[in-house]
Amino acid sequence: MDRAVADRPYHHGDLRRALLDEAVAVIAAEGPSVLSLRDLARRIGVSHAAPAHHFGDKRGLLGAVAAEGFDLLATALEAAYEHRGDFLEVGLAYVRFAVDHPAHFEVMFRRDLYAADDEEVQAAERRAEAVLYGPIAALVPGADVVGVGVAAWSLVHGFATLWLSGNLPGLLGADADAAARRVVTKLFVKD
Amino acid sequence: MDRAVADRPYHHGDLRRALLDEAVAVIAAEGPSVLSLRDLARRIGVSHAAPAHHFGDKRGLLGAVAAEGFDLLATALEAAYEHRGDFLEVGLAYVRFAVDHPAHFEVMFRRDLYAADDEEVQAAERRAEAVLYGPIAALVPGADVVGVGVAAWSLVHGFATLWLSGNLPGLLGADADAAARRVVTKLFVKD
DNA sequence: GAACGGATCTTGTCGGCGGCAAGATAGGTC
DNA sequence: GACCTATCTTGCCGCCGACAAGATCCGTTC
Repeated sequence: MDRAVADRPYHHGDLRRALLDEAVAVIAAEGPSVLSLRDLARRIGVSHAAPAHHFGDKRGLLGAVAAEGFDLLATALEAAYEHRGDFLEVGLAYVRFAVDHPAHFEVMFRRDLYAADDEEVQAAERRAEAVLYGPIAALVPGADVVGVGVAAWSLVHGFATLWLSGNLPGLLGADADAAARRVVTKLFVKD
Repeated sequence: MDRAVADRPYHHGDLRRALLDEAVAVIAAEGPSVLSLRDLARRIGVSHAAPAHHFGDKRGLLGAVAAEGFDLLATALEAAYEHRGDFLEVGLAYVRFAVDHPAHFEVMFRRDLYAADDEEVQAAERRAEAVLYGPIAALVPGADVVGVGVAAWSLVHGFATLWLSGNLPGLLGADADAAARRVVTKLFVKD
């Protein structure tokens, strides 16, 4: 820590990236309510006002985290759909994203944490939504696309939320992917 | 406001209840992140340290909100099950509870907001869980009770969460109950 | 190669918040 | 009427987010 204070050059190099990564780490470890710009700056070794330059304010930082999250999610869903062509796999990829990126996931759907009109967020969000509804219309022609889409989204989103918040009983085991498959097939597969 | 300061007696009478109600109102209006004990005290007209006496700290207050929420939820679910005997109606009652008590619902499932070992919360929670899993075993003997239970819970919980956070498209209309029925039947009813 | 201008970061300050401690007041009990 | 406990107040501390003003660095232009 003394080293960081002593050697550090006036310009960090990529402070924005460093702040985002550190923020994600802190949120994943202790939750977004604990996050503080000053603590973040302290961890990285810059002054307490440095973060404001890159993100405006705290909401700006969290908006950037959300935008990055929606972008990562869209990429993951697109990959799952293109690779398997199976809508079930898209749902499982949604859960996998949430488990692998809990900090992003939590911030994304906590709209009180960032500005509603954040353009960066909205663009990334539209990308993710397209993968959510597109395949349904293609795969299940004539279906109640909106109803089925929201049901599927609700199921995987609810499962991911409950899993991450530790609300699910231990009965499902520790393997999130297997548990998700067991649960999600209750909707997608008729028996 | 002047009046409140002038006339107020030293003892409030039911400060604990007043604080809880005001907290719920503030959370419903502006979200839990904005909530402040000092602002709460100011609204009610007591000193800034008065809330601490009843709840210990901020987490204690939010724990009380969560406990009250789980209790209200358990009551609502029990009533729905006993009245209709239909598990679909229990799911819809879950969504209805979330829409009718958004502040309670939000706090309940944000475990970072209150102490994990809050006994009051745990007791109320066990009550709610019993209504969630009990009927499945009774109504669908031989089924994958845990799998179906978590699927149903995930579906209604996900729908409620997405609905409350404003993530669902306008396509579903403004009537939460009708929308929920349209979505939830995708899981419960085979076509 | 020197001056300029914008981007990046620092220092200093302000009000508000949560938490703690010590004291004042009220209501109940013997 | 004395005591005792629950309730509430006042005063303080450190931390936080936001803002303003200034320092430092880098690329560009002439």
